[in-house]
Amino acid sequence: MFIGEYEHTLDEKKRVSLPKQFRGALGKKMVMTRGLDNCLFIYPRGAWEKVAAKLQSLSFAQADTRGFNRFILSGAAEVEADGSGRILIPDHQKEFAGLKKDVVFAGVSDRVEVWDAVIWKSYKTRIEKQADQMAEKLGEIGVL
Amino acid sequence: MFIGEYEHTLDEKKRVSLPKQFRGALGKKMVMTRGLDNCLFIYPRGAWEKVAAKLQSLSFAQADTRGFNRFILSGAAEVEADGSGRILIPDHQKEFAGLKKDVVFAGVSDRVEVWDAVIWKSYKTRIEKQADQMAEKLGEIGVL
DNA sequence: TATGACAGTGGGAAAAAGTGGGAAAACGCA
DNA sequence: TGCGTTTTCCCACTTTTTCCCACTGTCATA
Repeated sequence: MFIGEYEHTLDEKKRVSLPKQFRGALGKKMVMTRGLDNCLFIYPRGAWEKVAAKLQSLSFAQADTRGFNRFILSGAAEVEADGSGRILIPDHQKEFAGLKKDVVFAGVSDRVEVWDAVIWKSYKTRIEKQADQMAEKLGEIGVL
Repeated sequence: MFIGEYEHTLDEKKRVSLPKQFRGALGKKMVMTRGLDNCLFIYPRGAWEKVAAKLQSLSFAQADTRGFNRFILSGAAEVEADGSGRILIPDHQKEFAGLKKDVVFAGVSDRVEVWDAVIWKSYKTRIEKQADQMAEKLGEIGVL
């Protein structure tokens, strides 16, 4: 279970440190893929394999499935932490997520999300404004 | 399982390097054929045999099936990597996929797709615009 | 407050990958 | 057979990647 928010810097070699708190659960090899809302998802190996198995069961005969598979699979990359606990962000993912220098790692249950710090801040303020509406919804479904 | 996106250049001798991350899984000999959506598919030998078997099991009676078989099988070629991990792209495939100088290799589950870089970019932006549909699909297969 | 440990970051050097080009071999055609 | 073209193999240069080390700031402890 990943929780918490950490900020790190992406250097000119496209390296970024993983938050120390996530390293153990992520393991040495992990899979990073395109997420929604302009962020990246990092899955530990085991969790990714479950996703991959589901994708493989989809047929490639239909155009929308092909597009979907391409979006998820070609947008993914297996990454490995180096000796200092850093990973390399591939160019296409860096571009997709609009990553500049400062990067935010956010733990979201079974995955870690990677955001550009600026985008993250604006997203967060937008979400916080909707918090009261959220609260109502949560009440409706019995969470609060 | 092939994942990720890599860009390489096609030289005037029609040679192009395979991404090093794919070399192991592709092996030395592989099969390259016309794919769908204006790209080429590369299968490792073993995986190709499965695809070919599936095609053969389709009915001969229907004209559209016959056409599909011809499309896939007649466009296929066995290719072999040279000493530096490069393959040769036959003329008819180069023309079919509209390959110019910059070429994109995309890992999509059991195959590697080969795209012209320009076509790939426009295809990708088109797919990305359907992000909300993507989200629904992700929900369906239990990723989110 | 001083000290040690460690996470995070930056940078240098070695290694490897990617690319271009030349020479030899093979091929096609007259 | 002889000539010109294409293909194949090999080498070399350039760029990128990888590995390692060092510096800095923070935190905990003495």
